[in-house]
Amino acid sequence: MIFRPDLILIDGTSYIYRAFHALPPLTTSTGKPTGATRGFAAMLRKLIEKYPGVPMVMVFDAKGPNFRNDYYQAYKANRPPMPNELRVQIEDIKKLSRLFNFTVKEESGVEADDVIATLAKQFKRDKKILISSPDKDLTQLVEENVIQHNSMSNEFFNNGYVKEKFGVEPKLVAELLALVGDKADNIPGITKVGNKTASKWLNTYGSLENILINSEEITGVVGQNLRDEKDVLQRNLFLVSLKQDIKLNLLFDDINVPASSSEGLRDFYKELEFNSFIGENSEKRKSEYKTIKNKSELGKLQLKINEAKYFAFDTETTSINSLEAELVGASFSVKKDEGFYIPINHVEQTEISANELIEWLKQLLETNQNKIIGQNLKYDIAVLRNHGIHIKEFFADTMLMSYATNSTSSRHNLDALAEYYLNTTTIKYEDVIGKGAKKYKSFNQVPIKDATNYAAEDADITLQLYEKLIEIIDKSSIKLLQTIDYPLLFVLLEMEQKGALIDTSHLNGLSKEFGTKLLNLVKKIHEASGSVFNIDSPKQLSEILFEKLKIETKGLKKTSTGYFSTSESVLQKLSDENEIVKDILEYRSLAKLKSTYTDKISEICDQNSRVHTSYHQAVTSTGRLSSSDPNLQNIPIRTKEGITIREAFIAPSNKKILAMDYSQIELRLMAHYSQDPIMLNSFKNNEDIHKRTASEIFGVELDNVDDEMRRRAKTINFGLLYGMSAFGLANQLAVSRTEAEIFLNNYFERYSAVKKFMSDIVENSKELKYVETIYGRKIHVPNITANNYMVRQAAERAAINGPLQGSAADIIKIAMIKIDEWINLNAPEINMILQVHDELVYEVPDTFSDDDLRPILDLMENTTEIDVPLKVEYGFGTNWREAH
DNA sequence: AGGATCACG
DNA sequence: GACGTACGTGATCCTC
Repeated sequence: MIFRPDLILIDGTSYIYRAFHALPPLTTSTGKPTGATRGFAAMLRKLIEKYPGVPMVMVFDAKGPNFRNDYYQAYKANRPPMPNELRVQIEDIKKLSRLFNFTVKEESGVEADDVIATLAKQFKRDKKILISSPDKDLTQLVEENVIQHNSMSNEFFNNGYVKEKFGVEPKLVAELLALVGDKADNIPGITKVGNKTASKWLNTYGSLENILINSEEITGVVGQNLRDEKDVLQRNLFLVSLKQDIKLNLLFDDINVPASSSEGLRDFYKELEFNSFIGENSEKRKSEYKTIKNKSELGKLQLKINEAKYFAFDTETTSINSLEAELVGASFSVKKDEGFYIPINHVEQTEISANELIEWLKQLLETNQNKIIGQNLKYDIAVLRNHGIHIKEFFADTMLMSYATNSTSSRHNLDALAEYYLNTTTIKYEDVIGKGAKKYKSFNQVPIKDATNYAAEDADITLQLYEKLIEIIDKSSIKLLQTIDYPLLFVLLEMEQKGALIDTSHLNGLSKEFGTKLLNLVKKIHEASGSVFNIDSPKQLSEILFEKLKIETKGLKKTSTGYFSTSESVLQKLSDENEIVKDILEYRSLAKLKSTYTDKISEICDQNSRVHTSYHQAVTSTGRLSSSDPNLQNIPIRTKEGITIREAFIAPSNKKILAMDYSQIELRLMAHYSQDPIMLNSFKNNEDIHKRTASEIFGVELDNVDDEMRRRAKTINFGLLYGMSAFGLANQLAVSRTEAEIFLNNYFERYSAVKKFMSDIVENSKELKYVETIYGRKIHVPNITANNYMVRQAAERAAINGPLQGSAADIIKIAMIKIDEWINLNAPEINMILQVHDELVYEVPDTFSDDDLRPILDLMENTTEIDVPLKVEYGFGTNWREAH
């Protein structure tokens, strides 16, 4: 059920701060700060788009003290003054709110929250109200017709959600805050009383007043604190309670409905240079895009390119799948705001034949390849290859440049980069190709004039992006691109095009087998539950298990949608006592294997039974690759049914599969980084690292380590790489938290250098806001100094993990490049098939011996030198399962 | 479109 | 004693 508000009340002040922190410190060309203003505008546009036609009031805090400051001097006294860079934007922000046609309120002597409270009270009788603010002071206003939305976390607070989050009804939130206090507002609560204690008391006694009346019954230190400090409560309650009776004289019909476009807004955007917010109708760039129509124009373009130091290039094709794609056109840009489009294969009539143009293109690109700049060139190079044009090097790839600059930013596609770096929008592909019934089936049907505007712009933008990025990128990132990302592109392309050979009949057999088992399980589960329902629906499943069958829910976790979780870890715990849960677990596991793997993979094989994935070089924050369509990096291995799927990855005749994987590479990097003597020694002596850890933390001789000790030590070793806490360890090992704490304490006592490494990396990253891999790839952790505890903790864990996961990714990428070079020179019949983070899979001649393998192993183990040996394990087989 | 779940390193 | 609790991915199905 979606809440459709009749009125939206916005906490403008919190929007301002959010906008300020979310955006980089942008300025206009004259140096006027506009970052917060731009972020603010983007937030309003989004809000209006989501709730069109809804009246909205924007409330700001007025300047000067309010009645709370008069009452309590220290109120919000801990707040740093507004940064200057933000202060100078406030007037613009208010002007913007008015241009958006918001009803703007700003009342001196009170706070924005009080105005919101007053308006909510005034209109809630017959209007549904949405309060847009992350401030927990406002949560006390929630009731049936009043919902609070925290657009930061995208949480909607209704009655039930407040009860769950705070432990009390919204009505009691103010009393709860009085007890707990509010650090952000500099209001101290009762010492050692947090949400849990406060809500427990309120639920027991019903109100703050009753708690005080019965305070003698409350035992322990907290009870004593309550009695000692009870005098602050009246003051706190006054401070956190919202004033609801301000005289505002605002009628509902007088509240404006805001809108995202107006003449005034456009003018203001122009003044602030928010080009991307200005519609396409305006002349945003003085660009000149030309269609190349005849040989004379072709010749002129050729001359320009031959003379240029570099040029941007882009292809237009019939498909986003580079294996099937055929060239429709090509675009070039050699100078900012200029672009040329060559229609090669349009439905529309052209002067020069496609064959002639492709021949021309081949000659031009192959002789000028070291000047090519592209955006995601792996795609364009693949398409060119389909037409016999072979590119073996290039000048720059803007997608990879952007990724090297900041791997943490969410997307590196052309539209996002144009918006972020050039503050401009590009024509969208959907707008050129059309929508719905008017849609063109393929790009070659697009009129050449429209195609030119779109395609030439992409080349122009790519060139401009290069020029912007080369300004801001640092030397080490350039080096990283040249030694790793650029050459790797060709290795990945090779892998994608070759594909992995699949035994489709084996997969079909498995599909059948899993299908039969699934049918039986469904029948069994439906019978046992007494009703027919969709087992795939977590919602229905939760209702059956915990409502109909009344399985005990005490201590079970809920999902954010309010249902009890039916995740594997939860069901696993219940499976001993409930037969049906066992069947559900088996159903889940088989359904996953069938739909994601056995059915899917044979369906998408080419006519030679090969499956082609896409590897992405600019997705992960750590520098790892990712794989999609299909994802070949998560083929099952952990269960006995799952691993049979690997038997379908086979070698062609006269070949066999070779699988090589780095042994414990991340732990070895941990040893290298921390220089922990025990760890270093253990790896140098080629010990079983988990056994060694067990021996150290459980205080037994290496030979006396049993399986259970080793299992626990292994969990600890892996947990460390991710910054796991005692709580997490306890959960994972199913031991008590106290016990887990002892394990961890023992660990850090023995491996004190590891502990130091972890705290050093967190400490050191606070200044630069990034961590680095051994090859200098930066992993940005902007939240390392966040105020929110949880957010900061997550960033700290990512900071610990980054250099380990990221360096491992660098190391295997370099090995891939080196092995590729070696293969091309020495054994071109070898094909690289897969990369799975720490594993490489090849097709090799079936005569290939351990001795033949030596040089390849050597490249993997010795190209990167760290302070412990890198060890590679390998195997041969007729299929991936055998080889692994 | 986003959440829940689960496949991998 | 309070907060919340292991990093990095992608695919599928359900729900709204």
